[in-house]
Amino acid sequence: MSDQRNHILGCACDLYLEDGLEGFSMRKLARQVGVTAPALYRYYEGREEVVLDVVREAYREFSSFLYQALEGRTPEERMRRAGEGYLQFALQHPRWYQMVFLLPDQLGIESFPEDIEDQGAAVHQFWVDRLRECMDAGLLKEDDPDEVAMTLWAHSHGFISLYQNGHLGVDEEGFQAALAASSTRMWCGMATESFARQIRERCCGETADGEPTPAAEQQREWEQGVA
Amino acid sequence: MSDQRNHILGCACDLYLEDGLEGFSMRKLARQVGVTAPALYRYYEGREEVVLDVVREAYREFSSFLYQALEGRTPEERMRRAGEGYLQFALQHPRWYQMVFLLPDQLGIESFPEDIEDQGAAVHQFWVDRLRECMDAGLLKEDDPDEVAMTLWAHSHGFISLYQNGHLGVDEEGFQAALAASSTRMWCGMATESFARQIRERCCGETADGEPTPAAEQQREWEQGVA
DNA sequence: GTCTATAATCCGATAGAC
DNA sequence: GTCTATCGGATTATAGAC
Repeated sequence: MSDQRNHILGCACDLYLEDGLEGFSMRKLARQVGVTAPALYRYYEGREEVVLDVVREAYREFSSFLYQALEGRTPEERMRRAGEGYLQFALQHPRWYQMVFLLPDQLGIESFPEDIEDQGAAVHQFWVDRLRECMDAGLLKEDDPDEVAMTLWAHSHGFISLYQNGHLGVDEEGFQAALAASSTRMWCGMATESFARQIRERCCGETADGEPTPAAEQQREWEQGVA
Repeated sequence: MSDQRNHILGCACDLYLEDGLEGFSMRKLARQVGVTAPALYRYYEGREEVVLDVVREAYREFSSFLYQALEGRTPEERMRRAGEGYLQFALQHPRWYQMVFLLPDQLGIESFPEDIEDQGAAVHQFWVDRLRECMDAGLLKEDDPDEVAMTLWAHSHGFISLYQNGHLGVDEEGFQAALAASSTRMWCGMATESFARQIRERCCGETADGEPTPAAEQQREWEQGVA
């Protein structure tokens, strides 16, 4: 029955999320399912087919985190929620985040089945849509959405993967703060002048105790300089 | 003799650069050296010791690419050459680039020996030095060098690792162009106003055939808007 | 459908002959 | 110093009994 196959897939996801891809063996999977290894071959042709089903689950989860952003009512709101969804997916499911960045050869296969390739293309299209509509709405400077997407993606992915691999030497709170500060700088560079002003007013305002932050002071000097 | 140990290390580097870390076994290494596996244990206590020597070679190469930047005669020139060195190291030695980002547990060990930790710390210090002197020279806005280093690092590493994993869908030329454009945007956000103007003049000039680039036109409009 | 048993490969590492 | 032979373990996958 497909019921047992579903149970196996669930265990396979648990196993991957626990031990990663190197520790993912049919024997361990069988132990987790509660049967012996050969029994798995009734439902799956081999290890490769199981892994590909796990990849599909990773994409499904990834997409659900991103596409909830479409509930936002303005281009700005959709973009904000998309970025937030991306970050939350990476933080809440680090192993699945790593999985959607795997290439076929890292799974020991020649190429992905077409349906998985399609999921990747859809995510890319989603981001291009977000950027395109922000440009049309006058929030971002007119530019090639593909190139801007690359910049945003590299910045976010770099931050996240350095953090996840322990190279930043900060805790999650420090990481979120650093990423937010860095993202603001980056958005200001790509935003139209009017939207950049909004961003700065929003982010570089005053601290809780009423003192202007050093960054905000500096920003003000800079704005006075160019005005 | 240490001569044979050196020969083994050379073969070990070749093997790692060819097959990566998963394909790195003592048996394969022995085949490459031209002896049988047990002979290796005359020179190395085990696989772990060999791998750590390969890591040391990776850091040695990495450092040599970075530290040549110290030959530059101004803070700006040293920074430019450091960035160029980082990029060239990543492009010319992708596997060694990956290796200097490995964590102990990805090598199956508890922690790195002290001398390797020291090499990592030295590289970080090198970058903080570059940023500190650019701020002192009035090229970059005064800021926490550690945080700015994080931003630069994340952006570059993100670009490079996405490119190396084939996720950008561009060739090396397109990659270098996209990275340069993206870096310029980022530098403008962190530079002092006078230096940012220099950067823009340098990068958003005219194309070879005398036509202003669309980006340059846009830049000009933007500058007129804020002036 | 599931089991036991097993084939065929890989691995790191060691003992002991030469 | 290098070899042969081997131990003890992992893995994917299959054959055949129940």
